[in-house]
Amino acid sequence: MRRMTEQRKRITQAEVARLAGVSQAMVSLVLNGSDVRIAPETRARVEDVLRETGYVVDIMGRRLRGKSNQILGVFTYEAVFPSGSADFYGPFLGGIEEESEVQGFDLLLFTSPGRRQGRRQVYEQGSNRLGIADGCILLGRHTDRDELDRLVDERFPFVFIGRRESSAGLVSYVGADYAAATAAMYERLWSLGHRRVALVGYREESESTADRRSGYLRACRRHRKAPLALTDADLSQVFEQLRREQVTAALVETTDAAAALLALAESAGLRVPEDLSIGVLGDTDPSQTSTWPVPRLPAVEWTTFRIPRREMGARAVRILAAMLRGETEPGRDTQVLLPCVLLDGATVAEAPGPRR
Amino acid sequence: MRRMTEQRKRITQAEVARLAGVSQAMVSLVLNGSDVRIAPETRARVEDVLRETGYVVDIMGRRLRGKSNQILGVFTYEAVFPSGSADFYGPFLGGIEEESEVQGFDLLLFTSPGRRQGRRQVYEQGSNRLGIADGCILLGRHTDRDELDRLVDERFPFVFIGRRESSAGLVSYVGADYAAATAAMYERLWSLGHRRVALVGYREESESTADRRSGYLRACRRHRKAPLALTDADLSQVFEQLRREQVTAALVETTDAAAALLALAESAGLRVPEDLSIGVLGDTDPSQTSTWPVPRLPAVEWTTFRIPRREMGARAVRILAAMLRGETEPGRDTQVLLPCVLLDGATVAEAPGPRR
DNA sequence: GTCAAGAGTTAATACGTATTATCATGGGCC
DNA sequence: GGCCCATGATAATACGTATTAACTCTTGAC
Repeated sequence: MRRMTEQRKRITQAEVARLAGVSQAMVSLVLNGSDVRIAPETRARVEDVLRETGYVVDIMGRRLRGKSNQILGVFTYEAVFPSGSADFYGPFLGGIEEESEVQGFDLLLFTSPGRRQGRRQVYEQGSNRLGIADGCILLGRHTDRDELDRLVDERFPFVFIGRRESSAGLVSYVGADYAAATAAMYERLWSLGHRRVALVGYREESESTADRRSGYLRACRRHRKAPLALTDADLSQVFEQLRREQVTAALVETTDAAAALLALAESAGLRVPEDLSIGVLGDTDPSQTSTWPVPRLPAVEWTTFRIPRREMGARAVRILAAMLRGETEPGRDTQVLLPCVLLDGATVAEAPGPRR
Repeated sequence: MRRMTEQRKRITQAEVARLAGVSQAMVSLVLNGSDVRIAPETRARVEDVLRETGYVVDIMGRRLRGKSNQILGVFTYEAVFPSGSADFYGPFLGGIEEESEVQGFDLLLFTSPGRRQGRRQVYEQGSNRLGIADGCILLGRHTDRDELDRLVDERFPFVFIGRRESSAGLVSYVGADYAAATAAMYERLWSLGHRRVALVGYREESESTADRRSGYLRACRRHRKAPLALTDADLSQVFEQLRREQVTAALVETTDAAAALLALAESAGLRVPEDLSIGVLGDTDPSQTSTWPVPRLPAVEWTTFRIPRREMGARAVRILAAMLRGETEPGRDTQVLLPCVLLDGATVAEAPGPRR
């Protein structure tokens, strides 16, 4: 199998055509398995040249023409493979990779420049590369609202991992059903006798934070209890208020905030979970725990719920692939919330004393 | 900042030109800050329209006009984001990602090529999809020799992470200098009085295994010592031979084999490192350690050397980018072995007794 | 011989952008 | 008035691919 030229240069259809003695249009027709009539000898001759030259399509030409290259973009607001710090993306991307293989797509990670305030951005120096891919999956702990609006506006096919809303229109997403899981955690606490349950949400507003609060408020209403919804900006003050309100259980959005609350409680001579139960509103995936230099000790076995990260990734790919095949378009069908399974841990127990 | 229309599609330079009353070429010139003479009023008018319409460059047109698509392929023989098992690729890919950003490339992960015997393959139905990228980085604990030969033959630009050889010609690679590091470990043992040092290599032959053995043999020759090079296929037998030969130190290729040897030694009443020193020929990167379900206990602080995984990834990108720019071509310059720093641990001590 | 239909192939064009040779105009100088 | 130069702008073209109307040739029917 000797190369026809010494220099590896991307060969074009025009050159294949010249070598095969046909037109460029014929090469394209042969490649695309068209039902246009082509003499078998002509087809065979063209295929021979394609094979001998190792012709590979230039995806930019195809994209300019609006054709698919079986490539899904993956856009993350932070580095995919972080150095030293926690790995947020691993499980999501595991699901994405797995399903992409099943669906026959390759993954284009957008890594090249364009950072603002340390974060990547979709629109960079007046250009948006996402269109190189057939469609895109977006992930990130943060969201650039303007960019999201713009993507929706442009009708570019994408699916966001994590529920997102845009004033520009419907956003396709695969999220975790934080509302239902939070409500279920409240029900668990209720069944254990807890009557004063507080919510400690993340200090920055986002859809996932709002969903958790929504589930909490729903459960309070169901039990005709006045809600106590706080944020974790100042946890000392939060703890004081929990004491004042004689709260017996707290639903805390993040593991970090929960750990800090636990420390505050123990400093104040309270036992967790005997005196104060703490539920975390979403597990910290093991691969999210920093493994460098040494795992933090001691490990707390939080009572929490599992965020189905891999499944979210895989589902996002399935939805996007269906969109690209024209089987569906952004709407209720492409907005999915996956259920979260409760995980019993060691930080929730029956409500203390006679309050039961 | 009001949009001029309810925007539904991307706007083109031709449309900007129409709105500004100039040619499309002028729009391009204004955008690219050319030193071509442009009347200030004309420039201002065009810039106004660009701003008002929110024009964004369509990268496809720009890339078509250029010589490069600014895309590097990444081909791994196994899944990049494994489920549950050890993460082999993370650190390499961290380096690749980082350097790609610096060099201005996006990364195309090939997930769609078919599988044979559970592993991915480059060639599927005779064609090489990797060619849609400008060039490729390849990684994998395993190597398909036929595919490697074929890639070399086709002059396809690629860099392998890990030293590789091909009968078809020079292979560009970035590897770790296992030979020098192994020799240095031997020297360390020698300076601690060890005179009988064995090598326990991995049971399957590969370039990295051969390099370690080469370094070991080199050090033996330097000290005029007869080599004792074994493989880890049957570690009980290996251990018996170490006993028979009165070996005081062993250089073991993998952490798993070293751990098994340690267990055998302790079962036989030998202390490590007092009675038998064990050096591991390459660190197990922390992210390679399974963190699911629970880290294995107790952790051994192996004496070993650090494999510069991130640096290898980054260097591979630099070499490939230089190749793509035409600054270099496959040759000695594109075959790099990075040094490994020795890491003192708790498994190597002075040689026991009067052998010193 | 003429016409129509079928088989097979290609010239022309579109997609969006960047580049450059060419063109038009005005002013100055002889 | 003619020539030359400077300024400013654009027509034309290229990049690679996909699509389709148009074209050529052959065959069969009348």
